[in-house]
Amino acid sequence: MKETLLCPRLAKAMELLGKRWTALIIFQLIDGAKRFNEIESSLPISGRLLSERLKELEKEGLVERTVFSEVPVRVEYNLTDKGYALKDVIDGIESWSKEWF
Amino acid sequence: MKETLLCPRLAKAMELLGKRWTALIIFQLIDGAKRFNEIESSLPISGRLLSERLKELEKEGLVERTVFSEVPVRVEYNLTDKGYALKDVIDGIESWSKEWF
DNA sequence: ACCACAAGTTACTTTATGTAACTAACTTTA
DNA sequence: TAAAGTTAGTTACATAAAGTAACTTGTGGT
Repeated sequence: MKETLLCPRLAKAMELLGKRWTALIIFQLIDGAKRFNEIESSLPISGRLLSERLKELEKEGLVERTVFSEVPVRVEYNLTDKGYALKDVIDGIESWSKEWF
Repeated sequence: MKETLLCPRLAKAMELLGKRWTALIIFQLIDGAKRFNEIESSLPISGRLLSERLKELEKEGLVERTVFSEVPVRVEYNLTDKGYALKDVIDGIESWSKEWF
């Protein structure tokens, strides 16, 4: 991979958001916490990828994972402040899509 | 692929923007037209992918391609109104990245 | 013991991306 | 006139990421 003059923070943000499903997962969590299966049902994503993406988002601090030791187990995902700070960006994409497609 | 209740326009926008390099290419064109090699030099992307992405963006009407029959040939890419309308989104990602990374 | 359930994980196939060498068309240089 | 240089790509091949479907784990109910 070539080197670049690109701002490393922007490059990192783009690497995250420019990954398939990432922004849509955040979009699904904007209105509040959701369970694994709820996100899976609301997007055409497979469990494999959803699991992978949620781990990445958790690692980057955009998403928080909470386990409820019920039976069967319940796991909720919700946005951290860092994740929620993307609301305007996601909203912007949404309104752009409505205006131009 | 599963079906979904997701708004088709948003899904389409995300499919475009959630593709590697797409948003960064648009970012490079925000300040005005650039040539193929200029974009290639300003991003760690290969000619193969850049060519592919520019074709997609042209097909979706975000980017316009202009050929100048000089020697050697010069080709410029610039944003259409539809492409430029993403400026706020890109700016939003940029400021989010500066604040949170 | 057997089934149900959520939340994953695994194994395998297909598609996307990365890398480097190559091409077309024309000009300048030797 | 042949060789070399220029931009804007394209091609062929290797590797990484994504899609699909079946399987696992932990627990409680019948």
